[in-house]
Amino acid sequence: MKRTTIKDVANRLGVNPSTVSRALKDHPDIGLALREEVKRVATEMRYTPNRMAVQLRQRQSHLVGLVIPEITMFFYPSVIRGIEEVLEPRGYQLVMLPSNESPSREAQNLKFCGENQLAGVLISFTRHTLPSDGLSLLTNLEMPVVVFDKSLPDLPFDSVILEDEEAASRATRFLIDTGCRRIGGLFGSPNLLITQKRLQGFRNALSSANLPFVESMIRFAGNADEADLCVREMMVPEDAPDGLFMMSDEIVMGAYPAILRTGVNIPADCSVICISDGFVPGCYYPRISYLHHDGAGIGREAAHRLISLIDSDPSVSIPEHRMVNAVLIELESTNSIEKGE
Amino acid sequence: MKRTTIKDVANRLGVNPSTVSRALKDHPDIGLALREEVKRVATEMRYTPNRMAVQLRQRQSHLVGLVIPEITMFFYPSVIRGIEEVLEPRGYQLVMLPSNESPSREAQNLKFCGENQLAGVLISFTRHTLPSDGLSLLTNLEMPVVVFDKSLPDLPFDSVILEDEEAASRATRFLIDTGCRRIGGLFGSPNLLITQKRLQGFRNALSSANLPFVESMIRFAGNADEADLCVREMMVPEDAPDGLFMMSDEIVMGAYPAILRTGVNIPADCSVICISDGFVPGCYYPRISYLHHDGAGIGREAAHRLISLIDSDPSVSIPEHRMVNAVLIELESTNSIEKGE
DNA sequence: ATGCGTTGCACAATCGTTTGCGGTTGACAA
DNA sequence: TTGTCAACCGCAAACGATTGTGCAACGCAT
Repeated sequence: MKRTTIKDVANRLGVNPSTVSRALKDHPDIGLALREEVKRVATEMRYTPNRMAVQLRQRQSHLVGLVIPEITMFFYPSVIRGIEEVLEPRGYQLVMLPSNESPSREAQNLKFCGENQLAGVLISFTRHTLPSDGLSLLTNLEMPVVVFDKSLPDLPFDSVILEDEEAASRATRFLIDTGCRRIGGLFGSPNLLITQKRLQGFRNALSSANLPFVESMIRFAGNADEADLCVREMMVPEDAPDGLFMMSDEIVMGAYPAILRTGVNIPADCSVICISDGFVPGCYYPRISYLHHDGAGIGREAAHRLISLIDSDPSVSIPEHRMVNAVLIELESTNSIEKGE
Repeated sequence: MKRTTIKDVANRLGVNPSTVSRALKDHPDIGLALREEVKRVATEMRYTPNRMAVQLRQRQSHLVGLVIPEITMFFYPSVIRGIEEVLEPRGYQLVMLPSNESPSREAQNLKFCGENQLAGVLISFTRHTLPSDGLSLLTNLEMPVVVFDKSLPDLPFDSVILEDEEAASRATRFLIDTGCRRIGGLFGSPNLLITQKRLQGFRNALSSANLPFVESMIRFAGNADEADLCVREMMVPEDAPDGLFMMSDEIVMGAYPAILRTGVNIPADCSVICISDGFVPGCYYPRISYLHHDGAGIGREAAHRLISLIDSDPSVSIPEHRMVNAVLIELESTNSIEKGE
């Protein structure tokens, strides 16, 4: 029950394998009549080229590595959809390489990509990866790579990220504009660059509005459970915020029910806003306005960029840093204009 | 900047490539001294075998295809984690092959697996795949395959699924036991086998308790938005249910906020329960008791089975159908014992 | 010294394609 | 008739590894 190879087809037709190979790719050297005949027989014999052989010969695998810190239900599924959308029609396949938030595993994954000459790599770093380590990893890689979302500072590689600072700033300003004056912030892992940038945006918005930045009004939560805790700490009778910025879906899913549980009324007592991929905010009542963090869009962008890197001369390309902008989606119900008037 | 091949190493040592190959895998034919020397030089020269060449030679790719209907935020991320957990240590890599709920794309994906002789395939079918089509697809595949979660009836292939009927039945019984008498059900796509089985379990529980099955008390929703609609239809003043079974996380995220929006009080007016992977139920307030649909567990099981299929003689294995059982996780707050007493 | 069995390595074929080059036809112009 | 040039196709060498077989050298018993 062996697969039919190009030789089988050649033998059947009494021609040379090379002829079959050329005929199938419409090489002009092969006569038109024979070309058609070859194709006919090939499909009849259900011939399909052996990918491993092809890859060995052309030194290219048409596989793209996706190195992500962890395969969570947030963000990455959308990213993958976006990536697939552009990769699939071009014949590339995606290989999952989750790092489980471990830098060593991440290094392993990258090594895998290098050793197996994948066509390229899409990477989002773990929260524990040191900038210097990330730099050297990618430098040693010597293959097309684009970093997305969880990037590191000053990386001389192509990247696609959200305009984090701006998004956070806009979100915070939105709270301010709807009358909030004591604004709290719930952030993710503090070592993440995106956390730092979103925090910066948050602070900027406050200071632009001449509101004080109060250290005790912000909290960092590594996951939903921690967000729950943070909320319980924040929502103390006297000092509770009248507006809350949450930097991600995961934070929301931990914090939102916690807010409700403390008896705080949304939006009467406290307005909320978040940065989100878009699904989660609609799954709460009242619904949550958000700055759209378009996962699929980022995935598409990153994949596009990677493809063009693969197709181009690696030596001449200079790194491009793309910022995807976030648009405000107002769901109205978690914010009340009247507050504070 | 070429990679160092086995020949380079061989030349450097003045030996034959075959010797290097054997030395590196501790073949007894090679003298101990030389063996060590080869290894030393190999690592020194940063030699790493070319995977494509190896694969071509051994006719095995160490790649496993993951064919899923769609990469959603529900369930599949956990499944992938489970799969990775067992695949990665064994040197297999996962290739993503989302079908986007399209049977033709699914067929393409499966064809891809066949043509590129992946080591094996893990598949969950789209909601539109006809049982006969699925059967013929897998039959033509001629390679190790295990079906998980979204299976089809009477498939002569290995499968790992949740004990859907039993889980739904237990969930419903739980509602009954806590005093509910007018129990509604929110289900997913009706063409899915798992939907049918969960519906069956739901009905069984009702009839065991001598409660009538009312057609108008159940609804099918393809996604969260539809679930939202269904709830609005169901929660009419007079005929509203006093207990609601929801068959999945996605349904919950659409339905739960909808219930709240209708003003219905949980659990005072209506108890709820669902089948879930575990994260979502904790992200609502009040929290939702659920039957645990262990995605990671199913992923691990499926991967294990696939590995053993790959390692075993394909002709002698007889299909095994594994049922993962669901355990009840009581979160207490969405159900009140006192109701109806 | 002869025969035999190990040990330790080299040779060459092989996996299935692709591709540079060379060679055979035939037409057609000189 | 000879030379030229296309048009077509075959030959064989790659790509980088693995593996069955062959064979020299050596030890040891006879």
